[in-house]
Amino acid sequence: MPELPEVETVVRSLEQKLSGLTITAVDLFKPEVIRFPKPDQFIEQITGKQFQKKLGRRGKYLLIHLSDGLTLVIHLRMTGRLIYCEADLPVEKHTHVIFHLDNGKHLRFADTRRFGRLQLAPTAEVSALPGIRDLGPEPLDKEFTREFLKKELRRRRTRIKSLLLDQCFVAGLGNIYADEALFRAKIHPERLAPDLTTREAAGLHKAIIEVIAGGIKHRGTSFRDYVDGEGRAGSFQHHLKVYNREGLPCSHCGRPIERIKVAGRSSYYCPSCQKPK
DNA sequence: ACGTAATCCTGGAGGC
DNA sequence: TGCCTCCAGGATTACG
Repeated sequence: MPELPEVETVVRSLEQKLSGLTITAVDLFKPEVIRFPKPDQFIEQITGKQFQKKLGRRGKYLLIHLSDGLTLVIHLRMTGRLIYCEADLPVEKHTHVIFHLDNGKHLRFADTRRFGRLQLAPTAEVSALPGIRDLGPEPLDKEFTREFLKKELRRRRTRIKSLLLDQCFVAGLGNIYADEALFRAKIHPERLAPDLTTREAAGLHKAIIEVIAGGIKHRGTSFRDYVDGEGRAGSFQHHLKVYNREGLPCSHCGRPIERIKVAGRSSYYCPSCQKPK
């Protein structure tokens, strides 16, 4: 599932490939994946546009900056893939959009579960878009401080796992990195946010930064569908301590990892290292 | 204002 | 082997 490290890896893998290329045509097989504007308008507006030198990212949103002050905003959700490839590569199942490029290659959007969305917006208005407007700080930015985290924990009466998944709290964490951060901080997912001690908050702050940085360093977690912009898998799945490891021994104490539901989401944790308190 | 639950969608897993 | 049911999961919406 593309979370911050996966989206960042896609950005980095596509940036140098797309820079300076122009979109010559668009095949739109599934119009419903376009969030805005209407499909025919989308095609009309994006055709002929040139990719800028830099791509961007905000939380889990991929920002593809184009000429004439336009930005293509993409959210991959669960199974979305954005692949730069040769035009003669067989079109994989669930390919919903193909951008034809002026070097003869393709940029393809494929998404098995069709949750992902593409949206075209003026670059200047991207930060005000619904979904982006209310995002919390980037976990690797300096504004995501220990003090900020502690203050938010006190303000929000909810379970810590739910809070970590709330993009308005901090942007980019999903189920995998949230569970991994909680394990590294030795905090049970059902603990109430305001109940965390200052020491625990500091540990969680450090753990969030470490797992996100680790995910980026290993080019993302290829648990099932995820690959980068060139179709390559990441390797952070080899460094996961709890996620998808139900019944397997904890790397720290050897006790079996357990799975519970928190706010409707699977949560993997070590019952020994992460006490409910 | 806040929090939780249903919703979308398909492939894979598990039951029998 | 095959059919059926269930489930994963991010963000939006709908509801309490």
